[in-house]
Amino acid sequence: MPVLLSIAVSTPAHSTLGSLLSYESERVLSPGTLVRVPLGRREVLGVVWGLADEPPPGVKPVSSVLEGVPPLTAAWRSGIEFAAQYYQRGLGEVALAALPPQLKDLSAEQLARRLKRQRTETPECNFDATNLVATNAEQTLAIGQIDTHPGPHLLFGVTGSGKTEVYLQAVARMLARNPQGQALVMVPEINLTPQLINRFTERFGAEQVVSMHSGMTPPQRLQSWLAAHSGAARMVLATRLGVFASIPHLKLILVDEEHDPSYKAQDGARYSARDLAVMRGKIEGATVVLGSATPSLETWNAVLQGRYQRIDLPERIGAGALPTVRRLDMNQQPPKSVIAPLLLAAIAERVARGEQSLLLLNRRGYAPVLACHACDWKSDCPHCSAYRVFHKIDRSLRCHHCGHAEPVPRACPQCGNLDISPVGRGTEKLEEHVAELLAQTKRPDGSAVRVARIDADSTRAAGELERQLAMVHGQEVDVLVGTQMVAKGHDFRHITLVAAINPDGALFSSDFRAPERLFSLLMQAGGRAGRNALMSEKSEMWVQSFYPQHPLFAALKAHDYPAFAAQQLKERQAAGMPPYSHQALVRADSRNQQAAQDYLQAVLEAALLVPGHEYITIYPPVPHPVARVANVERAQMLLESPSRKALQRFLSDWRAHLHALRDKSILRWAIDVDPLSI
DNA sequence: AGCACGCCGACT
DNA sequence: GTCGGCGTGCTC
Repeated sequence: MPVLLSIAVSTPAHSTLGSLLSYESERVLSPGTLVRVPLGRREVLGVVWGLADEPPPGVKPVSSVLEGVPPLTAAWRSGIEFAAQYYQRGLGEVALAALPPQLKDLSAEQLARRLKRQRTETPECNFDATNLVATNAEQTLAIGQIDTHPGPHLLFGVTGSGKTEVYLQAVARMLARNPQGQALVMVPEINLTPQLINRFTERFGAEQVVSMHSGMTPPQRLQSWLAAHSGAARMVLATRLGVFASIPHLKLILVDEEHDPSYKAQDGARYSARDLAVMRGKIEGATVVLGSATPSLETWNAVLQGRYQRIDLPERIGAGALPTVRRLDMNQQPPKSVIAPLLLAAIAERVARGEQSLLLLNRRGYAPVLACHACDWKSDCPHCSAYRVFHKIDRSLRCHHCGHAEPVPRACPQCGNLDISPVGRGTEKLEEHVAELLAQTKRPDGSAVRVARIDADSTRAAGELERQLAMVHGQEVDVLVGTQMVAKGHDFRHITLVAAINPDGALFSSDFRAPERLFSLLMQAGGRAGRNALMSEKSEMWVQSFYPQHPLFAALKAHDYPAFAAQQLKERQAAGMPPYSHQALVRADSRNQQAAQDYLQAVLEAALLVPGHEYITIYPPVPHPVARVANVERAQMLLESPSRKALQRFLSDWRAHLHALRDKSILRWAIDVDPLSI
């Protein structure tokens, strides 16, 4: 007798269709079984979720069962259910997005062939447990804490304090206790953390570790997924998309650099992989460790409230003291100095000694805008409400939002005046400027100074980042100019000076998280300096600022993250901002700004019909900070509530109104729960 | 979102 | 006379 199954399929978010559809099957299939089912005129992948009771009219049979792939576990399904509910997305969408894309388009025969090639038995974990790297007292304590306490833990330690060794030994302990156990190791961006991956493969053997990230080819992703799903892989190293990889024997989850904004997805389901990792640990009974030198304020607050256990790693290992922080008062400098004379002298001194310096400027290109002196023309992007950035290297005007690029005009396109010039400066100009200023400076061998730049533009070509990093490591470069991307992950042994050229923007930004990001960036960048113990006592971090007395810089000088966090949390509490309130953002895209705002206004009014709306503050619709990108107008509306639960309940009831009120003038809408940038 | 059906302009 | 433009409508 045929049974009726409830099956999760990826139905579009804007359709009236639910995510769980009913299909007939000749035999009962256990929940978690992967199947292929007809949907409209095509056949799609589905996950059996359970039994259905009422047969809808015109119910169709399951087309096929993916043989040889064990069902997904109940814990995995709970995690998916939680994520779909919390981030206000379809269950099927979230479930299917967590599966490797290739699973969707392989035929049964192709899959059988892949499975045959796949290793299913667990290879011996061949690391030598008796020959572990020696740890200091704090590390030993940390490893013991992780091993015996369920967590979640915050592993709080500066760059160079030996977090990685704690991770490695925590995994080793877990495996010693549970030979079938598996660990999920999350990193913000896989290409920025090659050292971590190397450490894991060196310690445990490459055959024990699989990675999951968007840079992999579809066959590689399927292979990694199958290795994790079958239990053969002991460790899964993944970016945020790996947070819901199927890992049936998951016992330990490590989230490195947990404060990193990359963990928050910015399109599709806007989930936080870090937050989901914590929830997943709870569901699966796995220990969660969040690691950071500058935790997110959400995590820090959880520690203060006793929800997370704090583990300190206060000492730098194999590296000396943290760099001395020097604040340079830009009010005291000659007018229009880009680099203060004192800082320039310090850089020149380093060049002469054969040491390296790193200059940070968070702006790509030569100048952020080109302007005409005769009329009011500026290099606007025709498709976006933003300026196009002047790139001198190929004499182009490029929009950093939509990618639109054009050669620089000879004369002002508006009045024909020839006198158009760059305003402000980016990394290209800083690189040029530094090279000019240091033209007379010689390296110890008498050769000329070498200045290089690392940013998204200089590393666009494949292998270019690695090539440039190798040049820095090989000391072929004396002064390195770059954006925040150089501050992340790379371990520069010979850098003894790091300077933030113009960090003031973040102090008074309308984005309340800007100071948090700046502090983290500067701490991380400072950690780049003096990792070589022999040079550490003379390593310095310079900060150029018109507000040198700002508490953020004072905390930075003292290397005192807790003081910075305390001050920030006080401000957040006074202003009723996260983590003291919970936010969601509704975004709407349209060809017309007014239509987008009208739609949001209509859903705002509909909110009054939703029970529990009195616990929610809804702010009026406003244009997105960059209102137009690629000719699409964007508007948004902020919701706030002191209660996460109330906000959750409200959003899931309100969602139906968002569907119903949408018309064809609205290209798309989305709810962003716990948005990172507003 | 796909992927159909459906009804009007330039091609062999 | 057809190939194909993308408007609208449905998917257990």
